[in-house]
Amino acid sequence: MIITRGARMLKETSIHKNQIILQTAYFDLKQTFECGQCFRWNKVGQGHYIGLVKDKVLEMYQEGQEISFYNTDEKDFKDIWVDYFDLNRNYEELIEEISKEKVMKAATEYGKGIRILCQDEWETLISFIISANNNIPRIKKILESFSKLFGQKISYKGEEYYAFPTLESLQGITEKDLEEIKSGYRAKYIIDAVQKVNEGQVDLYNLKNLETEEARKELLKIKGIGPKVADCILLFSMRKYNCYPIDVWIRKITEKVYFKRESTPKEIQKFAQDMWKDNAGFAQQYLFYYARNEF
DNA sequence: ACCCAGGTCATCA
DNA sequence: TGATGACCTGGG
Repeated sequence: MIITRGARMLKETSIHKNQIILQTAYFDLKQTFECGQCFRWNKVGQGHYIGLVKDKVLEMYQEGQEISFYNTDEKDFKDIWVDYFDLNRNYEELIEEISKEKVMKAATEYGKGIRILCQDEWETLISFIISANNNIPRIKKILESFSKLFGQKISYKGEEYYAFPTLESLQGITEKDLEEIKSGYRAKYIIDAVQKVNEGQVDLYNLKNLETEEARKELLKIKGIGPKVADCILLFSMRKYNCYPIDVWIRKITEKVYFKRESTPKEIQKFAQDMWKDNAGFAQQYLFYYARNEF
């Protein structure tokens, strides 16, 4: 059965009673889940992950080029997972296109199994507000307790999981309500985001239809969202692949490799646009993963 | 005790 | 516009 258009990407997809198997190159669970774009996937074993997406618990297992989906069905695969995992994109072609020189060649070779997920806008917005000046274990911890506090409970294999809190469920919350998640000074940013999105000052779910610059300007209205966080939201939840989020790592490696001198975020952004055009976001992810693990 | 973590905000020139 | 500190919290 052919579920997706990317025939070269998805060599074969087979449906079983409670397992969907995907035969594919250019998809590595470890690389995809541990490259810093998402925070609610947890490793439970070698090549084995459990994650929360929307109101679902998805369990995945990879052995070589074979990836199995558990606790889901064909309908959700077509309606949700193809989109979420960007399965219709030909990553072989993409990598070929952006690997214009030695370093990007090395980076794409190193992280060729990375896929940029298409995550929920609201969850991504809050996640990256929390990510600012923070470390990954603590970001995950905060998001976990935030979900436990306000999210819907889901049971799976005798364990309890919590979906990410919906906007509606957060209406009217105060800084005090957030004390127990220990998000520190970011609590007031979360409150501001809840208010501005709920009141429609920021039309979050329409931003993907705007030009990148327009959408970024809207996101910057929310306290706690600066250029870097805005670009992460645009890239990881709205398919704005021309974004090149600039954090300390990307700044360092871009300067070292391409500038060979100090530079400014503005210069780096222009460079990335000229170099990789609408694929700048992919280039950023490969570089980031490469830089963090190899430098 | 001190430093750092995928930045952002407030303040001041 | 552009530069400079402060900043919750928890782990090393």
